[in-house]
Amino acid sequence: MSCEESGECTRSITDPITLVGLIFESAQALRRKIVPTIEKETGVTGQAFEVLIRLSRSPGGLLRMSDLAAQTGLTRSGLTRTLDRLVEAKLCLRASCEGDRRGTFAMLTDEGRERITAAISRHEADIERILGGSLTKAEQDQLVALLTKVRNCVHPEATMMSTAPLAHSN
Amino acid sequence: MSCEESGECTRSITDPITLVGLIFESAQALRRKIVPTIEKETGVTGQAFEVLIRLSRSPGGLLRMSDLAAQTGLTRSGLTRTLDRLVEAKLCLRASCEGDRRGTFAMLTDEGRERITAAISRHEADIERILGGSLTKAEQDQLVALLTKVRNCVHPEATMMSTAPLAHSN
DNA sequence: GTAAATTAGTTGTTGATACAACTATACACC
DNA sequence: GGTGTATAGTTGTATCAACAACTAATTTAC
Repeated sequence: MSCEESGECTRSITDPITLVGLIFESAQALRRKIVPTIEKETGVTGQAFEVLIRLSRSPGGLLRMSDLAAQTGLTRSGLTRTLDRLVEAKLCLRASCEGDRRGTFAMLTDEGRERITAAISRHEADIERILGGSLTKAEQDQLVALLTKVRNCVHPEATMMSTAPLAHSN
Repeated sequence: MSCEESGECTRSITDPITLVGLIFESAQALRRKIVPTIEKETGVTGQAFEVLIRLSRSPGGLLRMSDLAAQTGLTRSGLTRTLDRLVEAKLCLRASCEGDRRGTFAMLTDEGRERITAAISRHEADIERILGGSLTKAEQDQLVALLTKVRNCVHPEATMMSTAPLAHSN
């Protein structure tokens, strides 16, 4: 039995594979617990839900395809297909982009915004229920702080909203 | 710009979605950075690599299909296919299970063990290089401790090696 | 102002995973 | 000891995402 369980060797783990393995495992297991619920509620994929969240947090509820892809971690082609499904479901629409006719905006519809708002509340409750028992608030905050460092290191694009070429957003 | 970047509101984040989102993002971005290297080196999928790691950590280098599935987070059908590929690549083989003719063991071949051992070293160096700059050793340990709690909560099966019906392993 | 290079997004194709249905073995109970 | 239920693993099917090739529009360089 490794020292992870005993909890008494937090000082000399020095095994980076354990760390990465834990991140992968936690993500995968959480995904399995949370995503099916989301999919039932919203009728869209977990990845699509991520897209909706990003859009809902963006001013105007729209974002360039490339920026959205960078933020969600989807490839551009993956995003094209995901958005196809969201448009099909009437939760998003494509808007062409004045001034750069290569560009396309992905944009929340009113229905999309309603759906995502409702889903987010239930989603939050779900997570609380799942994680609340095993992590105190303080630990959650600590974890957020540490993971933010990791995320900023491995995926800085996720926070680049400010520098996104969306200055002309309207 | 959210408070995650400023680093000054670690006390009242209270947003569980942020936490889960960070876990997902970190995992996905890490996967993108690390897995392609592994795949080039070993010739197998990231998931398959995970299977090999689990086997290499198991006494005798073998494990029942169901236990392996539980540990890796694959479905049993997913594991069947993954193991097909590993057998095809001569890194694993199937061994039948005395005493329970329903059961099958997945087992590392010698070549599989060599391949995984070599890959693990390079894998570790990779991770060090990627994460070393952004997290101190102490922070890494802290993160491991916190994520272990999360993992044990959402995926306790991953640590059930002791209770696995492998007492008769030989 | 026109050709070359870059950027934005979509489409063809392939590989991988999940879910559900299926077969075979083991166990429980009468 | 025979029937019913549970368990182990595989196979059929559909979906989703990645990679690469492609089209269209913009920028750069001359």
